[in-house]
Amino acid sequence: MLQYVETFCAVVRAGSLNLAAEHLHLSQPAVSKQIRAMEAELGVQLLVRSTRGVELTPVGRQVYRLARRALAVEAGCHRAAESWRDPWSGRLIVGAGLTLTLFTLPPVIQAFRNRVPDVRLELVTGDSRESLARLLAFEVDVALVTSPEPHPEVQMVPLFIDPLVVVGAPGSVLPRRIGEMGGMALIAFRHGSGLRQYVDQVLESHGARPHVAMEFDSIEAIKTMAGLGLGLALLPLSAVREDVAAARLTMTRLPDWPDAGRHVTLLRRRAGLRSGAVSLFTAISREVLGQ
Amino acid sequence: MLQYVETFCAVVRAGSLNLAAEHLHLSQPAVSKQIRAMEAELGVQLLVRSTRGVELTPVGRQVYRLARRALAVEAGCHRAAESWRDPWSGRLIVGAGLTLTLFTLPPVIQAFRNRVPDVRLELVTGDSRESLARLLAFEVDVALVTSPEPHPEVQMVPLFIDPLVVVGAPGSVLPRRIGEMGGMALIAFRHGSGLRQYVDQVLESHGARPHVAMEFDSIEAIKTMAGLGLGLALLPLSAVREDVAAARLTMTRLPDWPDAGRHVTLLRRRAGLRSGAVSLFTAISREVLGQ
DNA sequence: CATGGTAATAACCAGAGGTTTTAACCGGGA
DNA sequence: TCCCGGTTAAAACCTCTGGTTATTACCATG
Repeated sequence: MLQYVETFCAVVRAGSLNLAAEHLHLSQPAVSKQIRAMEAELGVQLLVRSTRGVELTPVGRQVYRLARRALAVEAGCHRAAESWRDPWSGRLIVGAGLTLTLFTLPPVIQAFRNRVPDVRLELVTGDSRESLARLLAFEVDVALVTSPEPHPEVQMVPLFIDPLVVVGAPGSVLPRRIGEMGGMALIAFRHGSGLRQYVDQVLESHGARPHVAMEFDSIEAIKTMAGLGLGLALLPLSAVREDVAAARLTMTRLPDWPDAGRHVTLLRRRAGLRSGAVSLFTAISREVLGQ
Repeated sequence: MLQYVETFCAVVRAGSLNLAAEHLHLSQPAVSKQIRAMEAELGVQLLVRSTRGVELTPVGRQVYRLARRALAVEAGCHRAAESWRDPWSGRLIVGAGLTLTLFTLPPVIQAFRNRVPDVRLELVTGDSRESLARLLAFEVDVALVTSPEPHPEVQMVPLFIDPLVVVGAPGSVLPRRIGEMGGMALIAFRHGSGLRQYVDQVLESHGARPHVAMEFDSIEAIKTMAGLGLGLALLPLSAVREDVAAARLTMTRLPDWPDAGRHVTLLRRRAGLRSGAVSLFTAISREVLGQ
């Protein structure tokens, strides 16, 4: 029963039968019975009950992951049907990285909300890899990513290239070539982010080995520090355009690295698994973000 | 309701409510009511009824794909629980290509059935790409593939390298280098198969452009034709070992192409989504197929 | 135009899954 | 030590979902 699965997931999230019952607008014994019925059906114990709530058993953890998937598929099914009945209403869940969410998505969202006001738009942040996984698991309907890996079930729609630029405090000296960045203080993303990997790789291939003075997770932090003259930063143009216009930062592009940039791409499932609102979102994205 | 989903899938497969009801051991009105309830819940028409059964509407087709996924996840959940309760019983579904199924899997299956006789083993054939998709969709628990693409949710276990050899009829002249194959008649797989792509690519990179005299889908057909002297064939060693030993074919390996071979790899989901019997199967595979 | 197939409707019934009430359990503090 | 606040479990009961059978309506076809 799918209902069991839903209840089970709610219990795991809540950490107690009582709390889950409240969230589900059910009584506590109802939840208790459902969980026991599910355990009986599967023949394994899913939760260890204690006086301070419940905890997952190892099997329970496995089942929980599967259960979440099943629920995601079911929710995706509802969204698809809703969107088919009327593409101009329903829900649409968009996945995107933090940078794209902050600097690329807003105009798209605005245009979408103007043109399709009855579609509830939801956002889920996560890097490219996570977004792809969510797309395949029906947790999101469409994803905006950079550096996408092709996947047979996913269709890629290239939107535009967001060039990487070097920014610093107003009046500071900016490099004219990649080589000149050697030894300069760099304010970078924390190791592991997609953008950081890309930057590292390109700098290395040009022999430049700048000193990474600071690492942050947040673009805002990087921009603030760069604006204070504490170092240079390599950021997507979209993230610094306003600051440069307002003279809070200066920027330059590196002529010997002309193709520096993030290929912003929209991902959606292949036709048979796509909901109607996705087409609208795709069209509006292409329109707003140019080609 | 998950039950609706199951009924719906049965109806789609059967093509009629009556037949589906029979398969499900239900009465026809029960099935009818469930479908109508499902349509009401989703707010869309899933099937067009006619006097000769039912057909999917376009939305229905979408929902059907999603429904199949949900069912696969649910079945995977049952298998996982079954296997956890006792890894030495339950079900295990293996995906593999046709060639691997015929020439590599049999000893593994035999060993597995000897050592773990209470686990019901099921096979699903399909190429590497399909097997990977099935693994992720919980339609299979473990897959044997060649030329795997890495995927974050999948763990790869390399098993062995199945070398590619050139075979011909007994007594026929075999090439000693790749270059010598130019102009020779080749009996190959039909265009599109993974092995054919690999062979084409390597031959091309060596400038050899053999004449593809015949194309088949079946290894048996290729071997038969090669045994009749109608041309040479590039096949995995495992597929021709017995025929060479029985002198139905002769073979040679090409010294200027020493790494020719298919990297046979076992794929399984990451730990959290893996069932217990998979570990047993992995261990036995490594043992039987060597390292 | 009857016939054999289809799906839909009506009336009815069993049981899954909900409720409330009550009990049992356990850890922490007075 | 003994209660108190929190937990889950059990019992008794009720509601309504989802099943049944019997019947009807429809449509292609011989």
